[in-house]
Amino acid sequence: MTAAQRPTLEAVARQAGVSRATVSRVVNGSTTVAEPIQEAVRRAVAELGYVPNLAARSLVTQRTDSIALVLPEVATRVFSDDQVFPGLIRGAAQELEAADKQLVLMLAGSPAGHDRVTRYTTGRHVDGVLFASLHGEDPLPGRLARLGIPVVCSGRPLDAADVPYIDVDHIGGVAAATRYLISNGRRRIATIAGPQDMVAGIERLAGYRDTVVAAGLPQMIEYGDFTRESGTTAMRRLLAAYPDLDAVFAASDLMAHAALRTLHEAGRRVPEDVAVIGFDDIETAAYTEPPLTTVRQPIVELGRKMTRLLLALADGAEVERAVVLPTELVIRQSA
Amino acid sequence: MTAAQRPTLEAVARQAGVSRATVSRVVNGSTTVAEPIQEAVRRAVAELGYVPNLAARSLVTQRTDSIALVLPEVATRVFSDDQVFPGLIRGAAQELEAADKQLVLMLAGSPAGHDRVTRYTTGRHVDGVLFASLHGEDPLPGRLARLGIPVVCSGRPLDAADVPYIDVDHIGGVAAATRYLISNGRRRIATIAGPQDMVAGIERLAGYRDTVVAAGLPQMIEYGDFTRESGTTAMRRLLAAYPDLDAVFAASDLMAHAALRTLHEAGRRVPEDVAVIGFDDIETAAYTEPPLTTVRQPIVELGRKMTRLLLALADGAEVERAVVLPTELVIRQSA
DNA sequence: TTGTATGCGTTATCAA
DNA sequence: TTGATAACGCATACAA
Repeated sequence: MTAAQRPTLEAVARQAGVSRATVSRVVNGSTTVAEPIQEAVRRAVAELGYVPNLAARSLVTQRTDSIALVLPEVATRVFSDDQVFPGLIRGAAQELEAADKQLVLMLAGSPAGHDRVTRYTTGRHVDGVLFASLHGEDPLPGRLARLGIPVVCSGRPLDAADVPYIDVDHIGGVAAATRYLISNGRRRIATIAGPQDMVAGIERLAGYRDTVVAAGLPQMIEYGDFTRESGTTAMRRLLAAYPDLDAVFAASDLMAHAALRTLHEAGRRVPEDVAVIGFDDIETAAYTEPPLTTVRQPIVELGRKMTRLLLALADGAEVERAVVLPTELVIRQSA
Repeated sequence: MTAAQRPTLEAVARQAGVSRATVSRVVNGSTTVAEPIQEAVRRAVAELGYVPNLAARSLVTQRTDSIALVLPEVATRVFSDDQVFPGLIRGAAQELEAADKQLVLMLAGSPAGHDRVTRYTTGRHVDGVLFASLHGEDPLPGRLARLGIPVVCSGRPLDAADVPYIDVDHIGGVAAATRYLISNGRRRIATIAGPQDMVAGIERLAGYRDTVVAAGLPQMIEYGDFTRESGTTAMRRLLAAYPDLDAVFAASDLMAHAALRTLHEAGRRVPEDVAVIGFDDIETAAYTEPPLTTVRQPIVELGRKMTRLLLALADGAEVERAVVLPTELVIRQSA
């Protein structure tokens, strides 16, 4: 069962009795072709089941009509049940569908994966690259940008590369959440911080710190990596170190969810004994026990905006170098 | 800021003082090149920062080293907080990374999207296509297969196309769950079924039906579409129609989660008054209140297996036409 | 308005 | 072992 020989422009041209150039024009919607000829070409295309070979096309047009979304995380992490990556993908997919372009998903958790991404993107197999969730000072975005490849990051690149980025207002959102806790009379507010090699982790911690310090309250910090397991561990440590804490801000909803459960197991009532606030507003947040008060970040909108920016960049337009999207405190019952 | 002219084989050849053919050989790891020449070529490649143009390569090799994963769902549905698609993507990504191939993600919820997928895949821009979560009798997999394009589906294609597929043992898993409920003394067992235009929905309902009928118990059925909202609605209807039900099998964990909450709001205790079992075993299942008893399906493994099958197919190997992966009842506290 | 001719950057065939 | 040279399938400048 070998693949039937795919018809080429040449074949269609013969069948329609015209030149390849004319067929090409019709296929690409040129208006300078006489109607009867267009008709004949279209019939030939249909009869032969002709479909343009995209590799050949992109070889001459220098465009591929596809863009890469690079997630520098091992596959296992990316799709645990964190809604952040899926949300980003969803936003990007929506925008790209509208632009009739393809999404190439690249996971780059390992050094080998990192190499693959480098080869693929510099190999001009995509018209642009979206980066999400960068760890540490990844040099790749800057490198690609210098090669003239359109690049947009989610979150300010930590290596200060001159790459356009979009982020959400972590600090403002966390500060609002913390102030809300304070205004409700909480005085011993702990935090489960995120990883400190990511902007999101760093800034959410800063938002907490700034606010408790300004209020003259103590800092009580444990670190996690945004996952539920890390949230459980951190909450236990917090409870051991500060038995009298009366509120917890967790830097992700997943960690907040774990904290809820851990507090429950420790016999603390939420929100009576301990108030809990998360960050993200994933769908599950409305279904936790009790429903989670959290800082909503417009993650799908972030994905869409990144993509629009990238497409504009690929079109040669001038774009903003930094866009910050607002966050919003969503009050439910855990605080 | 225009893109620096990318160096081509030609440029490298000039720099190294050899022919294009030789450079090509070195780049592709041919062993028939003298060591000193290899060395010279490699140096030139490094100096110029040469990276092969993938479009040109795939034009001649007829391979693209990328495969498509087609999700015939609107973007909004695919990444709600269902862990099924992410799990599939994760499994596929793992296998493809090992094979050094790229994953092109294609959402095809709209007719226009469906067209895009058709054009893209028949345009030979991918070496093979993975289909997931097919609705109704989608003709695309069969069509591609007839065009000689390697195709693998998750779930038996409803149009009976002769396409290799992998599925999990829905019926066996649901039957085990239902029997478990019966063995625990439940006699009025309802179900929140999935959409009946999908194999997963159809077979999970069959598993329930067969078992309750065999046990001489009544059928109590409401339909959802695997989402939480639909689960809430269905559970309310069930409660209204059968106030004395003592167990619910929901065809997805998301619907089960919604059922848990709806039952709680209705004043029913789980599992004392009503036992609840879900299907999927998403991560959240362990964190519901009470933790959810559910039928685990090896979703990541499914993604991996599909991909391996596809790669084998693309290699021209003979492969199994149907593979069924086992499911497993995970007992927690909701039943 | 249509056709001819050329080039896009590789790999593969065939001589040398 | 290496080098010419011919595809690969398409878009486009230019000529007609």
